[in-house]
Amino acid sequence: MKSTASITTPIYYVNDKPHIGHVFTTTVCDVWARAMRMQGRDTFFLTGTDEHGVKVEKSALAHGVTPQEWADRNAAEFRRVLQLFDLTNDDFIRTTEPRHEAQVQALVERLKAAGVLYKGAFEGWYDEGEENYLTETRAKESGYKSPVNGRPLVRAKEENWYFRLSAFAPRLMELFTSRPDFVRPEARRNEVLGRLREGLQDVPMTRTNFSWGIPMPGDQGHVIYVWIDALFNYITALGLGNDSTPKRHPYWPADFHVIGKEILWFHAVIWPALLMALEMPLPQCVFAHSFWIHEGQKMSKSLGNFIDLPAMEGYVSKYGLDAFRWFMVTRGPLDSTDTDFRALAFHETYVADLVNTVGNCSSRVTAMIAKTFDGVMPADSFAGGEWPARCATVVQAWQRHMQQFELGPAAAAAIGLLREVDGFINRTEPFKLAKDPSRRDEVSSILAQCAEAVRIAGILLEPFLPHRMKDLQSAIGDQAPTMDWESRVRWGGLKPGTRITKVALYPRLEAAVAG
RNA sequence: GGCCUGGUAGCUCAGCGGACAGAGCAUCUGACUCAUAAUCGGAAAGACCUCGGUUCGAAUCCGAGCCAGGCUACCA
Repeated sequence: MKSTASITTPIYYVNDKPHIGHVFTTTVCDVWARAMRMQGRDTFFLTGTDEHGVKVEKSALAHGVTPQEWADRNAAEFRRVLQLFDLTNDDFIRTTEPRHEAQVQALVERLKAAGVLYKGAFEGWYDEGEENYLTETRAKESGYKSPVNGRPLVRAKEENWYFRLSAFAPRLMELFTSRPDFVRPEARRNEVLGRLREGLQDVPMTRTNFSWGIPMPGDQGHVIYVWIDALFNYITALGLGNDSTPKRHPYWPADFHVIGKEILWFHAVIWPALLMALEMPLPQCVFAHSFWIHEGQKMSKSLGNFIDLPAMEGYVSKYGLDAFRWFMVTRGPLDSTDTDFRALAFHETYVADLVNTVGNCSSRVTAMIAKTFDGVMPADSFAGGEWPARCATVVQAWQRHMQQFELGPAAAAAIGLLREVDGFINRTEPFKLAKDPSRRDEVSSILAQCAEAVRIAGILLEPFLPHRMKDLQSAIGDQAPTMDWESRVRWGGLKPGTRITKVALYPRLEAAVAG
C-alpha cells in the first residue's frame, strides 16, 4: 500500500448557494480522509472554489461589486460550510489565486508546445440575453429559444482555441478497457463508454465574449474557459504546474476524484486527455455519485425545495453532526441512483443505528463495568476467546472497504461488531452472573471482552462519527493520539485497571418534525 | 431519437446461472432486565415487472415488451 492518500471534491462554483449536494460530496471525502489519516497514511484532502466565468461576472455586476469581490464573498461562504460541518480538508484552492492562475498559464503553454491546441472557428447557438452558447441538445430542448427570456437563439461564430480531444480517443478507449475501475460506479463507466463509441469532437477551450477568467498566454482577448481552468485545480494545488513547491508532488496522482454525476464527462474524458497530453499520471478513480432528492421530489430552483444551509443546520442542531454525517454517508446516493432524503427516514436511521445500537451498546457495557467493578477495566482472564480473531477480521474488512471507497460496507462492518457485542451479552448474561460472587472471574472476563470490542468498533466508527466517538474513547481511556494504527486496533489495547465511566452518547429524541 | 441503469418482503436494498430467495428497518410474538421502553430469539411477510427462449436447472443468461430513472460534450 502506498504511503500517501489523496482525495478531492470538485471545486464549487461560487455562484451557487451551498446546499446538501456540496456538503454530501465534501463529507464523503472527509470520511475517507479521516480513515486514511487514522491509519497513518500521509493524507491530502483538497476542496475549493471555482470562481471564473461569465456567470460570476454577471452576478457581480448585478450586485454592484467587482467579480473578485463577489467571488471573495461567496468563497467565504463555502469556507464557512467547511467549519460548520467539521470537514477536515488540507487545502482550499480558489481559481482566482495567483498560485493557480500562474500554473494554469504554464500548463496551457505546455499543451500548446505539445501540439494539442489549435485555433479554429466555433459556431453554435447563442443566447444574446445570457451571452452564452447552448449545446445542440439544449437548444433543441428549448425550441431554439432562450430558456431564460424566450427570445430566439441566433447562430453565432467566433474564433477560439481548441483542444484536440479527438486525438486521444484510442488512448481513452484503452484506459477504460484496461482499468475498469477508473470510473465508478459501473453504470457511469458504461455511460462514458457509450459516448466514447460515438466518437469525440475537439473542444473549444477559450472564449472571447467575456473577460473574467485567466488570459490565454500570448493571445490577448482570449480567456481560458472555466472548465479547463477548474480541472487544473487538482494539480495546481500540488504545485505540479511548476516545480516550486515539490513537497506536495507525492500526492499526485489522486486516489479519488469524487464528483457529482453532472460533471462526469469533464472528469472521465477531458481531464484524462489533458493529463495524457501533459504526460502526467492519471488519477486512480473518478467516483461519480448521484443526487439527493427531497421527500420524493427532485430539488430545483423553481420548486424552491433545496436542502439548503438552514435546513441542514436544523438537522445538525437537533440530532448532532454525527447523525447528519451518518445518514448522508450510509444512506446517501453513492451508487448510480438518486436517493430520497426524508425526515422520517433520517429519524429512523438515527434511532436504529446511533441510539439503539452504538449508544445503547456503549452504555450497557460501560454501565456494567461502572456498577460491578467500580469503573475499572477488569482483567480478561480468558484472553478474549473468539473475540481477537473476530475483531481482526472486521478490522481487515473495514480497511479493505475503506481503501476501495466503499463507505457503506465499511460502516456496516463497524456497527456489526457492536451488534455482536449485544448478542454476546444476551447469551452470556454477565448481569446475572454478577449476583453470584463465586463467578466474578467469569463476569470480569465477559465485560473485559465487551469493552475491548466496543473500543475497537469505536475506532472504526470514528471517521463517520468523529464527535461522539471521541467521547467514547475518553470514557473508556483509549489512548487514541499516542498509538499507531496497528497497535490501536490490536486486541488487548484496553489494559486492566483503566478507568471506565458510563456513557450516554446519542440521546433518544422525539419523532421527526418536517425538515 | 441514441445509449445506460434499475424494477426482489410494507420500506430501503443485497443476491446476478445451481439445493427451501436474503439483510436492515417496520409488524406480530417469546425471552431477558445490565442498558437510552433497550437488547436477544422466533414468526409472519415475496407469481424475484410481463411474455417468450437457452438449460438437467434462471431472480440470476438471451430476446421482446411495460414501467421508473439517468446520460446525450462547453450548465462544475
